[in-house]
Amino acid sequence: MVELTQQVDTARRAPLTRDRVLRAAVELADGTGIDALSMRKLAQALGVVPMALYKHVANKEELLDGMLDVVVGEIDPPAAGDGWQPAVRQRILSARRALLRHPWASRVLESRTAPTPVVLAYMDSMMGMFRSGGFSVDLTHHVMHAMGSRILGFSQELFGTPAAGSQDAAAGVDPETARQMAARFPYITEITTQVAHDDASVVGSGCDDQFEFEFSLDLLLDGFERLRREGWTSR
Amino acid sequence: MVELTQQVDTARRAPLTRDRVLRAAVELADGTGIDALSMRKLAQALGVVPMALYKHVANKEELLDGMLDVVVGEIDPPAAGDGWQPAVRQRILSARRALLRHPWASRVLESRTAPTPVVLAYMDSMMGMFRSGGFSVDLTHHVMHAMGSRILGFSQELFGTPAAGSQDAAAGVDPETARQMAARFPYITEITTQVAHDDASVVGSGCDDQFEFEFSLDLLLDGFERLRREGWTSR
DNA sequence: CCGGCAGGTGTACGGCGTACACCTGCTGTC
DNA sequence: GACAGCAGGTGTACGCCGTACACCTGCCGG
Repeated sequence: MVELTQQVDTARRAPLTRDRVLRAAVELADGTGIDALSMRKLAQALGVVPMALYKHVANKEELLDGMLDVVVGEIDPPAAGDGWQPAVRQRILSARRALLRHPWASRVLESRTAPTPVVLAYMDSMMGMFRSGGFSVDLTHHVMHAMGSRILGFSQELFGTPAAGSQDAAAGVDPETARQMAARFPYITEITTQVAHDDASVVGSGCDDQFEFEFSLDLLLDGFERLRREGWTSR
Repeated sequence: MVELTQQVDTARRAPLTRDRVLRAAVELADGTGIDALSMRKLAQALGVVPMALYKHVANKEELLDGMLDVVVGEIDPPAAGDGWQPAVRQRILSARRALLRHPWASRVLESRTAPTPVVLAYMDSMMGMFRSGGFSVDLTHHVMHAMGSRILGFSQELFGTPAAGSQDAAAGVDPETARQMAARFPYITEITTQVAHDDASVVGSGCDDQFEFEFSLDLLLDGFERLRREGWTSR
């Protein structure tokens, strides 16, 4: 009875919880981009006055931290069996999938100054994969540094997507500009023309991001394995 | 005479130029951090009303782009002689020095969506170093992707400096918290304690950033060289 | 029954980027 | 020399932001 009353009273709107706030924030950021995510807009989406949010998150920073925790929570746990290398590879690609589902997450991640416990736990389990794969404490340490943001599935390339609305690199520029470009940046031109030729089928920017990611991931992992076999140490 | 008059009239304040604006912005960001850099504060530092800036930069985005150009302009040109590997290494470490002089630059760089011509020129000359070092167009392309932000001298590690004012990782936490940490994050604990033991001399966070950077840089460069010798191709 | 408190509200403040109208003093033209 | 034009600095104002603080309300344990 009491429960019923409560349900009816608050039925005009489901009660706010930290979890509901975070999920709504993730959804909003997914849909409209992280720049459009303000406390006010989020509150509006939840049918609530802005200040109500502050009963569930201390401030916007903590909101962002919580959103990242949601994303990191979507990453698969380590796979059993296999060697360390396929297991690490697989998990990082899972992280990448999560990050691709929430394109704002990498930028937010970069802006954070301290990791949350959830992120720490992820890093810790990642280190565990190396350790139990036969890596020394020393090597594991440096290997984690070398992975950098790749450990979380994004590659921190400079200037990722050229922002919606801009022209196709190849198609959009007039011939004169193209000629000037070619003169000033011969090597860039060389590469872009070859790439454009190679994948006439693909519509996008011309670079296969997934390929690039796996290319450098494997380059690193192979390098790690080599060092491990050699018993590398920083002395 | 005319010149003299001009000097006197405007002597109350040196005339604003795009260059003066950019340099002042860099200086301000160096001194007070990028977050404290607003159009209003910058104008104040220049003894000018905020809107005056807009006669020299279109908007804040363009201001930031210009500031980055200043930083990238500080990077040494490619060294002649040597093989490709020492030359690339040397140049990237020069970029790193520039970025370290302006700690805000990497964060701003990450936030940019399109490169400026100055940055493009830098990238282009970097590609040139690989090409003339015997790399195929194909391999150069992927190698540039693999370098990611390292090409500009920063490593995009997650959670860099733990923000001024926070405690030393080792010294600041009470024993109880430390015990809980150790239980929840065994591998992190394992590494941090070993690091803390190794460099009892160093006061900082415990990680030698320069070492980590060069470690992964060389790992990548060695990998590149191996692929080049093997005549690697993406097919 | 009632005191407290968790959770939602309303108002307000200071800061931000920047649009727009304005003013002012130098410059090139006749 | 007169004057039009214009580059560059000013002032005001708008709409957004995060969030401090006081308030209200309705449920819950004693």
